[in-house]
Amino acid sequence: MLSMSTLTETKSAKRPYHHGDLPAALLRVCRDQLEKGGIDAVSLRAAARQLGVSHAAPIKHFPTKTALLTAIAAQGYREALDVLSSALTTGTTATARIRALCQAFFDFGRHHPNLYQLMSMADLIHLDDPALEAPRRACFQRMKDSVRDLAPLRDDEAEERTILLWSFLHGYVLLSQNGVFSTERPFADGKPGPLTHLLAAIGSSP
Amino acid sequence: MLSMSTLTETKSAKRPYHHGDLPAALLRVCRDQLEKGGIDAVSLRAAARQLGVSHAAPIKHFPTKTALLTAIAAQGYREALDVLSSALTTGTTATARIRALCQAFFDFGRHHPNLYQLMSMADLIHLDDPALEAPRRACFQRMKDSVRDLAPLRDDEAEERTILLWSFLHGYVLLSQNGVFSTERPFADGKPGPLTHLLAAIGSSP
DNA sequence: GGTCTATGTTGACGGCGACAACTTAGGAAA
DNA sequence: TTTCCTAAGTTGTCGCCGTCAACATAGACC
Repeated sequence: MLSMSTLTETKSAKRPYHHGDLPAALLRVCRDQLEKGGIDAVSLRAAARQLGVSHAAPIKHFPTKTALLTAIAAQGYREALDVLSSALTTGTTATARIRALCQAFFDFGRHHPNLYQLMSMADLIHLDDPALEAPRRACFQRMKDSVRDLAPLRDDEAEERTILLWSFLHGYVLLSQNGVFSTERPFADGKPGPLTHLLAAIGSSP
Repeated sequence: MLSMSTLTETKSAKRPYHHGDLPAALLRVCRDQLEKGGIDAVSLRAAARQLGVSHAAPIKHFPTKTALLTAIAAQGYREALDVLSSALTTGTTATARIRALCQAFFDFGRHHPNLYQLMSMADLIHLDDPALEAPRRACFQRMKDSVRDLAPLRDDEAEERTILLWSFLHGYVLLSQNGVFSTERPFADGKPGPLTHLLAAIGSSP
């Protein structure tokens, strides 16, 4: 109590001035708005209200709403990279590993549908922001490594097959979010399904 | 001149009351806003202004903005169906036909990026609107027919491979819109590329 | 101790979607 | 032909929103 709220750390050690890491708090609250209510539930004013801060305070840290959304999307890509990376440590065979990666990708999209949509929405975020591009490229690289792990390929061949895989996963996640079809664990090892056919093509000898 | 504007037909014979097919005019103008400036360039008030109509007039025909966007998306699906259908009439072999279909799909997305995005945006439109679902299902059916044309398959097998193809195309269109990669005619017949691998898998014997 | 600047506040502007109350005019019913 | 109903359009308002400018404050740094 006693309003000595300077003691209530918000998980980050950086507490520069008055409020105590308002940028991080904004990211947290607005991501919550996004995940709970979709993209148009994100409101800078509402977030400021919820944090007990004036309506114009957010502008001091994010020059525009797009900048904040971009930061949230970048966060999403970083988390996706973590998820993909740890999925690769589980399997014993190359096939098992790439299946685990695909399943992890799918699960990420399933658990964060609105975040996932934001991450691929060119109009609402700055897709060329380095903070966003770097982890996205890294995700692609993880996927490419998995593909090369599956079959020995020239670099351009691997690139092409990775594009094939990435495109399929991206489309599959979005379409299943839209209720066109859906399964809990569509890519589980040994399970027949679209991915089985796809991996047969991707893993075939060049 | 002479403000006898009742004579200027707006391509539809139906001209019910005062303005002359305001619903069709709204669809036209708002689709223009969408294609030219992205989703958040769509404004009912701006459209009303442009049509010389009061700001609340649109509500009489579309109860909400979402309803108008849904109507535009439905229009998009109908056009996509036309495009896919006529692509299927060109080729002589099953492979050539499905390649033409894929290229047509890609071109549609390339020429109408913002419309394409809207068509798959669950938050902004009513995805379960029958006017939208029907042509979308029909598109899926065209694709499924092409798949069965390629190889004799049980229905569930064909369904699964069509999902694979549709997912890939959807993801490929969106990712290339976001500049992750891009080619003019990535699926041209005989051209190597992601689709070649995919079709090998889709066309393989069950 | 004095100043500088990042952080936060207040107030305002214009734009938006939605709603309610009112007006107009076309078409149907008498 | 006249009456009336109702679809179509208008005016005005409400409460949001993002953004900006002008002002206040309080760490940080010399």
